[in-house]
Amino acid sequence: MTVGIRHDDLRRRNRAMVILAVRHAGQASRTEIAATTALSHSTISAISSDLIGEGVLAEVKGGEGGAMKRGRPQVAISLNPSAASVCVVVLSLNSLIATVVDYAGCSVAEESLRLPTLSMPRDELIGQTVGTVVRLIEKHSAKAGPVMRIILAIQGITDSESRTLMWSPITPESDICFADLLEQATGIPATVENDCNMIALALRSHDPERYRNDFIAILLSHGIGMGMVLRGEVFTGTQSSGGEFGHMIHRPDGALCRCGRRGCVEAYAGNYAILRNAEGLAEDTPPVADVGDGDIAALADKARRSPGPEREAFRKAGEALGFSLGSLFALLDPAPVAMVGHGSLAFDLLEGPIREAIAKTAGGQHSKAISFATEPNEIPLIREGCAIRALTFLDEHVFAAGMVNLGARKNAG
Amino acid sequence: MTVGIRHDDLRRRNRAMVILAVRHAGQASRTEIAATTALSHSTISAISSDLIGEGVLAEVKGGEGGAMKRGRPQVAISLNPSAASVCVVVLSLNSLIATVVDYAGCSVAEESLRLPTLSMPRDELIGQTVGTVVRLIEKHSAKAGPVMRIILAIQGITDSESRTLMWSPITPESDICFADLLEQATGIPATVENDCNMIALALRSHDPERYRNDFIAILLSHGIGMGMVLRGEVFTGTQSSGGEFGHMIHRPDGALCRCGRRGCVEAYAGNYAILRNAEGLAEDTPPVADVGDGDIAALADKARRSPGPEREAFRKAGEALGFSLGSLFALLDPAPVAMVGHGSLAFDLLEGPIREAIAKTAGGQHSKAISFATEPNEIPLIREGCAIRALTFLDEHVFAAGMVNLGARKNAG
DNA sequence: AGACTTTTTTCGAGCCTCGAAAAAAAGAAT
DNA sequence: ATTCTTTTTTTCGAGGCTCGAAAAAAGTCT
Repeated sequence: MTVGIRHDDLRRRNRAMVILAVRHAGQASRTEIAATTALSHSTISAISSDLIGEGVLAEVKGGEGGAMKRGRPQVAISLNPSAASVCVVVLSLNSLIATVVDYAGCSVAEESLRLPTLSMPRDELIGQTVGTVVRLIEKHSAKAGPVMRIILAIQGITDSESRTLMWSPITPESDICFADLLEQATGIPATVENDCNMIALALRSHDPERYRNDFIAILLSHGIGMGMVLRGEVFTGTQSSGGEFGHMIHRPDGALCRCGRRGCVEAYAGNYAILRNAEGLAEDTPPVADVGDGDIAALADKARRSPGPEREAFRKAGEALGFSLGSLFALLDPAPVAMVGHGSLAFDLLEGPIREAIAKTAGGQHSKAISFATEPNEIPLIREGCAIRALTFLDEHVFAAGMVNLGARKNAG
Repeated sequence: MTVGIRHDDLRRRNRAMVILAVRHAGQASRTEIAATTALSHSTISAISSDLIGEGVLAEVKGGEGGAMKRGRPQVAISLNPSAASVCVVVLSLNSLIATVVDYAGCSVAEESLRLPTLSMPRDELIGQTVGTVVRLIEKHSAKAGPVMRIILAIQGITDSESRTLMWSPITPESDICFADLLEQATGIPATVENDCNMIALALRSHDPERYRNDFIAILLSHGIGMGMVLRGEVFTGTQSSGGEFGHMIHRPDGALCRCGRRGCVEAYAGNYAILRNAEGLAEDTPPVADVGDGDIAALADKARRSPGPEREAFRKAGEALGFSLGSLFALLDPAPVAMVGHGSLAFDLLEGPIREAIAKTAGGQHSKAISFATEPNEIPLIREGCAIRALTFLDEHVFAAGMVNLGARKNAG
């Protein structure tokens, strides 16, 4: 913050800008890059020819015969897919999916596994995860650029350094430093990220018009997760991954939550809570371990057909979400909201109660401005967000610095 | 974000770094500046002699005969007090205080006024405010550097551009664009800021050890305000000044709040709410307009002496604060908290219930890590925060750019 | 084929920061 | 008093970076 800018930082930052401009655009001519970065054509020319020389970027050969304008045609520049690759690991309830993604963002290899995460002993969970990654990387080391980064996304709380899984609902084990474990096994830098934060990244890259600098993504599932972008950055807490929207207090000393506390939003809006209410059980009935997506779909169908305890259960869930969103908005102001995950398929049942509750809050002043979108399938979003995170890291911290000699591996795409 | 760094930005930024380093340190030698900015001695030498030549900084002549070490003595550089000045206006309930502060941060002139803000018509409130500022600036135009910025702090909600007072509890009027009004009357750029945000800035400059990059300040008064620093920046909402902690929902459909809604934190912890509960009135009793500080002090005394409705009222206030802090911390993680304002004199009555409630929340996981401090007198903090805000703006946007020719006005301090 | 248009590269100028060396300004030693 | 030592500050040349203008390149249009 009080640190000055050195002369050599300049080039590094501008190189990063060029790479990021190309990544965002998919492909872009030098002129377009100059426009988006506000740098001069000469600078862009110098930087891009450096980056092409280093094998980070590549000129697109087969000019897409699109409507030819007059004048010298622009030559598009794209990311060189074989400049590097990253390994994305999504660990969720009973499932492990590992993917190798090339530098341009395309999946080139995948390995998936079903495994009983809730009942596995610690060593086996670790062993399976690390083993799958090692196998995948070995198998595909030839196909794409070298894997330069591993990123693991998981439901739960990670430390603020993105190295340790502090707590997760998918396993009774806690404080697993997956980053260290993966790095030791592979020699490749690794990080651990919260799944909802990755969802937020993916949403932004999907629809930058809607999800720009400030928005939130809420994962409706067995529990309630949240990823939040503030001021253009994924927000993480100072101690942990933060964003524990599901454990804001909806009703002090209220319904029993999976976390052992009372009155959390999740204790009204999580799958287990909806089920508990629909079955007319007391609020302090211990949460069941897991509720299938099918069960919730069935409840939602019942609720749509006729009034009754099912509809009331969804109403309570919406009310909890609405009041808590209202509190969040009072603190941080309105922003677009994405409802993600299987639970969002019942959003038609939730929206009314949500809007009703939010209108009763200070955050609801602008309630017309609050718009919701739904994204039922979270897994692809998580994977995509991870890829963006890891690749952007390479852009900014590896290739922008120009420390890597890519040698002969040029323009294999 | 995607914008590259131009060559001329470099100097501007590094100049800003030097100025800020001097402002933070009060006074510093070139060597010390080089150390804190991580720039080379040659660069610092060049920049600082420029800035001294421009009259922004000044060498301190009377070397303070402190323990003389061996070697060439360091020559301290400080801000030149007469480089510029700013006008700070604090508008609060029934009171208006305007101050001219020199570039080094010292008050050089002040004018204060009592006025019935709650009952004044719009034009008179505006007239008095603008008039006081104009008078003060005219009267003291000779004494210090020219007033280059006006900053007005007020309880309430401002727009995100810091130009308009959208709503305030101190007046029934709303949507007053003080920035335009002040600029038209004086020709000097003006901004409008939320009082609690300014408090946060002042706290950081007072105790940078404790209040560093992430903390919150809660103003306990007739209403409940909050200023929050996240990632080293004062956090403001995307639409408004944000940080409406007092209007997070503590109990859905609960006690009647001054804002007309139900169940807000303020409806339990604001002065009027404590009074209402202490008097055993129903929760939907309309809030009284204003409660004197003395009344609350008397209630607190009673509560300290013996159990009864007064103590219970403070307990409810603490409970509301605790649960809501817990929710806030669940979202944004623990951080030091400052309880500011007259209400913090009763913090001894609040702390127990606050900690009890917070321990029941997810944000309270680290509840031992949550530390509270109290600052009973908010007005000086507001003033100081404003001065810092306005002066820092000059540092970064006026003097760093070197656009101002200070001419003969050199080193008058 | 030549004119025109647009993109890209080249080239020199002007800044900026840096490291090393020199100069300056004291106290300490003789 | 004069000469070392030590530390701070300035000076100076080297190396980079970005920029604007001009030149070169690579097409379409007539």
